[in-house]
Amino acid sequence: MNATFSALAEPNRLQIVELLRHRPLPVGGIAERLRMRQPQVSKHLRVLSEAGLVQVRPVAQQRIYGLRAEGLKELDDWLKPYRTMWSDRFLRMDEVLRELTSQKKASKGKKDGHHK
Amino acid sequence: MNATFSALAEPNRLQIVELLRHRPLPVGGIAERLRMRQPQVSKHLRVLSEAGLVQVRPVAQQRIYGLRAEGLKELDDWLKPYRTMWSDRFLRMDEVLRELTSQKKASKGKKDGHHK
DNA sequence: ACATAACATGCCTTGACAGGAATATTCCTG
DNA sequence: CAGGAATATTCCTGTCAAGGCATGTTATGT
Repeated sequence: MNATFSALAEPNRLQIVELLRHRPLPVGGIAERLRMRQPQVSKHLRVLSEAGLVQVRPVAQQRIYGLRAEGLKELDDWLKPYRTMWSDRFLRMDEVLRELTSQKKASKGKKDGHHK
Repeated sequence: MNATFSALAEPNRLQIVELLRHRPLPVGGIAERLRMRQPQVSKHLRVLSEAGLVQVRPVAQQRIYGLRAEGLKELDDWLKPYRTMWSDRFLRMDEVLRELTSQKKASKGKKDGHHK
């Protein structure tokens, strides 16, 4: 999961992913449209590939890179637990505030005395 | 958007987010549970905050950090366009294969001649 | 087999960033 | 106001990763 975020953290890599969203492309095609040099593109694709975000398919001497559904689905799955945050009520921050009053089993046993 | 990925790319930062998913916590609480030193936690929280992933709420001399729905929703929105990939058919990689045959306006006009 | 196209790799240099330790800041309490 | 708790900030150092450039690799066509 961490590899996924690391991979997408690089601006150029993120661009590549967004570019491949439309259609798969050969390395040269990517370099051309993103104004990058071929070697760097290859390197980035390597990282994206190891993160499971893209997949290759050799055609003659070119390699067609395309997005890999599985990889992006993982990201989507990771987000699931959080999704309730904006669909659900909210983060009940207050509930915790009182737990804080005691913080570290009551400093000196003064103020209010609560249990648990 | 890039800031979001960069922020989550750091292992400890990702852990912090996952920890705050359960409940908001003060800096010390985070440091304690993740076995990290307070200064580093503060730094990470700073990054997460600038990425809009967490929000603070001062309580006495402690700062309660909690997730920020807006931030995570952005990530969710970013994913939307890709979501069709695994729910929809697939990435029609083949469709492109033939576009490749011509690649660069037909090298020498040989092989098969297709339109569009 | 040779020339060439399309990529992948390796090496080097430079810049960004995370951890460590010390210090500054803020806020509460007596 | 002094003392201390909870955080934030600063400075320093080591590491890792990205770009540039040259070169290796594989596949194609003649």
